[in-house]
Amino acid sequence: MYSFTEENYLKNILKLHLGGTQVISTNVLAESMHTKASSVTDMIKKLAVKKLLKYEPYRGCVLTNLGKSVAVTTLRKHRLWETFLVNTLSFSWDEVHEVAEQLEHIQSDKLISQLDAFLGFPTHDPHGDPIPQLDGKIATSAFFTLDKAKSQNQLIVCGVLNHTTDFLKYLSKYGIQIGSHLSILQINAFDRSIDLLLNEKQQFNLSNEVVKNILVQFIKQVA
Amino acid sequence: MYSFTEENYLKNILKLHLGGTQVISTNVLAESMHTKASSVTDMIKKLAVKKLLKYEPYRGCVLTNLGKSVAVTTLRKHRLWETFLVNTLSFSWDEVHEVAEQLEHIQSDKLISQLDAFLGFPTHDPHGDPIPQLDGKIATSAFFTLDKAKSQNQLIVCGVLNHTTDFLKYLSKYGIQIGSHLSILQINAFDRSIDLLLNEKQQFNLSNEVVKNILVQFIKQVA
DNA sequence: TTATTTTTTTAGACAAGTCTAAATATTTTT
DNA sequence: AAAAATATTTAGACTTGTCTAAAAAAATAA
Repeated sequence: MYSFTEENYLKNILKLHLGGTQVISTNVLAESMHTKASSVTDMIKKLAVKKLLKYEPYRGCVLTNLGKSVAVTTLRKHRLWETFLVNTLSFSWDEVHEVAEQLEHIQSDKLISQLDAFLGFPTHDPHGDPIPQLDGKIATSAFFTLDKAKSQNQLIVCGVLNHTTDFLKYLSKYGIQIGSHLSILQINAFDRSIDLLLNEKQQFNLSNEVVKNILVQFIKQVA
Repeated sequence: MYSFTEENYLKNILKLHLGGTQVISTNVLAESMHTKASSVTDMIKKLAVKKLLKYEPYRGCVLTNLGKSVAVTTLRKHRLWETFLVNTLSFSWDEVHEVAEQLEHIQSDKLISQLDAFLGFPTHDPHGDPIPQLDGKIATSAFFTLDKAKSQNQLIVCGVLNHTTDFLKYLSKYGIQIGSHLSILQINAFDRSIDLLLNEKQQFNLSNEVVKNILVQFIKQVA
């Protein structure tokens, strides 16, 4: 159907759209694809011919509905595979990305629907990102970043914004993972760092840079 | 490491070796790869430079130990994925081949070792073919083809030699699958077809052409 | 052992995707 | 609004893997 490369371009454009950018510039896309601007120009011309995106020279590109649906499917596959790797094959959440980057391109509708069923129709992947559903809908999470929290808040870790191995390893070192409980002890105005209590046990300080990349929600009072 | 295409060439050469051919000719390999002889010549030259096989112009090629180990690893991955698809994701044995052809190229040692463990370290795939072990050893099965059977034999189906969807569907239609019990009622000399009883219930006749492609072993008397 | 057929290789071309370097647009600064 | 800086595109080249058509080698037949 579509090549690995085409799917990767579309997926990256979708991510930039989801990040709030309407029109994607060549340079931004080149950065996101770890390639050169000239390569991007070549490729988006081809994708435009295939009606996967709209492209105006020197202006940038926007996914069409067709392109969006391909990209969303790829994202769905990526996140289902990440869930499989962590839940079924005992990978840690910082090991799954590269492998899922490969698995997301396997072509088989049955494979994905059976995998979805096997995993129990999960709604979020191990990083807390929503898994697009078959109809293309992507849940907008009720999560917010930890830097928005207030003193005394009781929170639960739901995901991260920075998916680099370095960052995930850093969190692992402190024992922070999906489902960890955080109590905000104090917010330090001078550097916006946060003092907190992890799982009612360990107490430590996280820098604003770290805190901006941790997604949380309020602990639900399951009465 | 090695490209999809390189892995596919190596895997096909290995299969031909396992089929009993010492030196693989260009035309035979082209047939097996569904490509043209000129493409094969190009590729085996490249593989020879990489020390994956030995090649003598006009004479054919033979895998080196290095090439063999790459090929065996690919075959191991293929058969583990087929096992996963059938055992875990409820695919039928005639649906798995194409998908496994894709999955076998995913690069991740951890993925394969975890998958192997998750599946319980299987020794044979759903078609009855042995799964190469980590050390590269491939069990030589004690199975034989049904056309070697004698009248009165009590047999159990262990695999097939013909892996085409058509053939597997044909067997499914009769209800023949891995583990089916067969009692040989009569061998018809004139066309070498066999009358048999399936699972002590259904009685029917299979042509020699079909019978030659079914692997069986004697029913073990688990006292 | 020469002639014919078959197999294999070479030569040259093509498609996908990438790159560097140069040219052209666009945006920002002055 | 012109000059400078930045962003984008074009031109031409390279790699991987494929193909067709023609040439060369090997096997087979006469």
